[in-house]
Amino acid sequence: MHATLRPGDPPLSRSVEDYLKAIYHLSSQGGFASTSDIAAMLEVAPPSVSGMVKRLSETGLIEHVPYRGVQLSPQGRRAALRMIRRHRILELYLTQQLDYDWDGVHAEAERLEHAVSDELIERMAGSLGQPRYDPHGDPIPTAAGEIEEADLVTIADAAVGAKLELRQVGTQDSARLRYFATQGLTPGVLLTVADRQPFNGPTTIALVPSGDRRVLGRELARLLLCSEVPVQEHGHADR
Amino acid sequence: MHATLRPGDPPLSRSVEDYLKAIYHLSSQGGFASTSDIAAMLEVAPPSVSGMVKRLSETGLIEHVPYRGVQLSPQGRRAALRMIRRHRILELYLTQQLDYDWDGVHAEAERLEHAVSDELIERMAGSLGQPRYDPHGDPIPTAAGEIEEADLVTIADAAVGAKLELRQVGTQDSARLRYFATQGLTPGVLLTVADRQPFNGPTTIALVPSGDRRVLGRELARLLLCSEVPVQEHGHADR
DNA sequence: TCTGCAGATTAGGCTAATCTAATCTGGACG
DNA sequence: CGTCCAGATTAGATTAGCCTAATCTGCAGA
Ligand SMILES: [Mn+2]
Ligand SMILES: [Mn+2]
Ligand SMILES: [Mn+2]
Ligand SMILES: [Mn+2]
Repeated sequence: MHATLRPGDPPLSRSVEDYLKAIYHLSSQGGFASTSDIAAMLEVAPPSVSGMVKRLSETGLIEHVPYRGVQLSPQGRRAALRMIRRHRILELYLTQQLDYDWDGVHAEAERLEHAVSDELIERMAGSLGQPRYDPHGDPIPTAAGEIEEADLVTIADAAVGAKLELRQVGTQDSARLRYFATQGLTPGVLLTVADRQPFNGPTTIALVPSGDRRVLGRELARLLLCSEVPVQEHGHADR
Repeated sequence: MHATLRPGDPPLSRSVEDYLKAIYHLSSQGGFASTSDIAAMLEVAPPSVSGMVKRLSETGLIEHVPYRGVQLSPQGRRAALRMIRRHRILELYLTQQLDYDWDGVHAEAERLEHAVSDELIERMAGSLGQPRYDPHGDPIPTAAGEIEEADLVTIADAAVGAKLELRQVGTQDSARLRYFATQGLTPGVLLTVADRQPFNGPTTIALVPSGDRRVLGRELARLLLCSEVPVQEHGHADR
């Protein structure tokens, strides 16, 4: 009964859908997404963004403050979350049911997300058991448009000595994803922060329970998003 | 090593892919596909077809004889068969793995066929066991671009007394497909032609082995494509 | 052979989405 | 307080696809 996208509305184009997703990602932390950031994310020229921004604000999907940036309207946010749900369910389906590696699914989902029906997405979600996270640990929005907001720390920021659970891998870059996989750094892994060198130096972590160590430069450490695990013997994590 | 589509070529647009498929289907029997038949099949206006025909013949995908029609070039035929392979594998995958009914898969495949990668299609084909027929009995072209050409008779044309195997259902119309399903008329079924009334009257068939009878008007009888089964006791059909 | 017309094409126009080149502007900084 | 410039926007062009209205043409029938 909530006022989602009316079925009568003309469907959004592939471009529009990708713009809305980009704006969602860029404005999820701070307030506004800038023209040049959108342009960089979508690999188009800045004037193309200005043109699209005009159309999107005319149709009420975004708010535009000239020379400052854009934000999603409630309607635009719903549309963006719908695309993100599709994208993440597709990624998970490809890895779980069709034996894709986690570094290959993004490109495929990027195209399919625009072509699948809601029906197909819900069937996939059903056959996956209504999953909550995609292969990279990103939360899957519900069909109703809710998304989990976890506050996570990167391994680059976590305190030395902290015990962490790796939750999300914040990149779609194939080479980096493959490297993380070889290092056993995938969502769900437990670890402790053993050391950090000064002046933006590398962080050393120890995997739990194996105790294996990994040394991560700042670039990679910033991509690994973790939740803190209370350090208590024989305790149960509450998730 | 066969001279298929070079990877360097710019990818074909969704429209172009649908035009090539339409031309393939329309010219598969006779020689030329007419402008108005293409327009009807794609639900566009005839001048839109004339415009596309010009572009397609400039890029060498079709041959155009003005005021007569178009035919696929070898390159266009390869592209069309590639799309048909995608379409039919998608249809089968949706029915087999995601519990779609055979009357719902066409619309979904019509969009997805343009968005999937070759990689994904081959993974689906692999998980289906390299299938040869789609849910409607239509042959699936090979990845190399070969397609089975069976010569089939419609139930409207078959001789009274003939023993037949139902092979293909020549429609994508949901209502008709659902009706056929309720009547047990799906590919693989054996039947004999029991009677045909004159003046384009209905054909009565008997299902084998149940003996159940069905009476089919000419419109529906023409949609059911069959191969003849040699009438011999205890014999094995050679397929 | 001539005529008419169904079907094909051309003419002209529109929208979405992109680009490059030119211009504008908000805010940082001297 | 004024300048400057990175970043944003406007101006103008292009391409693919689609449309309607006007025109053309092959061929069937008189
Ligand atoms: Mn996309
Ligand atoms: Mn992901
Ligand atoms: Mn299609
Ligand atoms: Mn089919």
